[in-house]
Amino acid sequence: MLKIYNTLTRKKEKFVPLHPPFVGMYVCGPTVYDDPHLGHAKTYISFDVIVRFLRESGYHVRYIQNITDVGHLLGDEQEGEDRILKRAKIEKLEPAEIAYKYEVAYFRDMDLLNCLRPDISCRATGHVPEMIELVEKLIKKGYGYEVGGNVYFDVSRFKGYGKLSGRRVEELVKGSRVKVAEDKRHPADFALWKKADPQHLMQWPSPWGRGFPGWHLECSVMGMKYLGDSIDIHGGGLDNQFPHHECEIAQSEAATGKPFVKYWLHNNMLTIDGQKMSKSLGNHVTLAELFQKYDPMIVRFFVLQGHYRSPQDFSDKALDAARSGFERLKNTVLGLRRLLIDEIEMPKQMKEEKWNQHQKKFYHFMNDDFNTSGAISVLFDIVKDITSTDGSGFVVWGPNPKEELNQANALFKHLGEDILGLKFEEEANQELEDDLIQLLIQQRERFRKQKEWEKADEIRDSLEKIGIILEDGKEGTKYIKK
RNA sequence: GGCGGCGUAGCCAAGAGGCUAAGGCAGAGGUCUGCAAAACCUUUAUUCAGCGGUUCGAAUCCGCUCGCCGCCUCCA
Repeated sequence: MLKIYNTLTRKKEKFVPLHPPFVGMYVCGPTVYDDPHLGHAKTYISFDVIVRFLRESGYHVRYIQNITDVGHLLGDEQEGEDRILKRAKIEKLEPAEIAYKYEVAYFRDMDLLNCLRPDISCRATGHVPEMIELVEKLIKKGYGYEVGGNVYFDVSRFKGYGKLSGRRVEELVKGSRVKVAEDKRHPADFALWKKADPQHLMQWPSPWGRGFPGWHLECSVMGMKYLGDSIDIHGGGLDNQFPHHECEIAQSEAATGKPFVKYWLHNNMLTIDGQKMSKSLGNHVTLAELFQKYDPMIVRFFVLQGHYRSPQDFSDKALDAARSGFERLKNTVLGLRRLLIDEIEMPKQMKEEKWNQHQKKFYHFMNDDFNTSGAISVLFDIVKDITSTDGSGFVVWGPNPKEELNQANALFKHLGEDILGLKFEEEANQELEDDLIQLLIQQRERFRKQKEWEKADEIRDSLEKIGIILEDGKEGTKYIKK
């Protein structure tokens, strides 16, 4: 039985979808105005594993992610500037070019991290008519009011405002550090529609004149359009809990009178030296940068070693540790697969109770609010089972070693690859490369037999320089790729 | 100022009332080896920031103290 921590109730709850076996899941996507960074990796890897696990558990998941290509302001809301517009000016491109450029970069990096594409990736600019409809509906119902081309949501009319983030409207006002737009009725009211200056690069006609949609509108509109008025799961970064998600709830529930989201999931932030990574602090690491040094699977493994609701601290040391750990895991799986000629097939029934236990334990961890850290420990339990020796260098097997290897392989495939989304594959062109390396190994073997160590070592050192590490063992020489 | 969270070995990180406090990395010793690397074996927290309290029993619940962080402005 799957349990999920729901931010709305601050409790772990049994997961019961609105319309089983279907699950609607909406995750706040990126604002596409800059290169994707490590923080994106943590968030979208976490939700990717959640989607994968729900699917492996038998649910039919529709996974929606938005692309924010308009509407988020920078700084003070009156003089503030849209981030995409700002970037467009810097790069001297159309806003749409900026958005598309960074959307491409986003999916490029997410693909490398082996995050499944959402079933629908929807752009805010493609849903402006629906947003206007929602604003009109809110005005009609008395939740929205127009002042000179701006439309605001009247927070005082919606009594549930603050239920997600635990805030109260009175306190919001007191603690506010931001200058408040003067035309609002209440300082906590938020914009549904903003009037645009004539020279504003992104604007649309509306019943209130030319303008652009408010910050939070897109997620309400697209979530409800593709998943219905009530959504099973809505996820996003913790930094979106307030005000973004709070406002989404207010808008949506005011409009429909129905609960907007059943389970709110928030993943915690990635920190660098204990501080949140953010562009304004200048400590952000882009994924493209990081991938030069670390394979994307190492980054994925690193993220999965933590829990999605815990903050995770990044450092080279931590990533190096993740690399060593992941490589041991990967090399074990690859070594195992070299031994097996058979196609990987999930055995219908686990013959050995031992292998069955691993799977149970893995599911137990994952069912407990997606404890990927625990789940990974099970992968290492399996590694131990197939590599442990009795002390004299021999692996301890049951009566049918081949069957056991098959079982282990099936588990690595199902648990490691299908659910956690780790890839243990070697790159293409493997065969030719393998043949060539084998040739060199044979060559070196001859030198070794003749005890011409210098020549033998020369081959080994040269190979090491191009990332091929040789290891001499009882059954001949093996190699691994760094 | 308001709201929320965190503090577990050298590092990363699970665990949320009761079997010996997961797992990874690093370290130490050993096996193997021409040397090396890898792999394997053994080992590494009488204790969970500190102090009190509740309880038969607390990393886990409550209170206080200290330290750190997030949100309250766009952010994953």
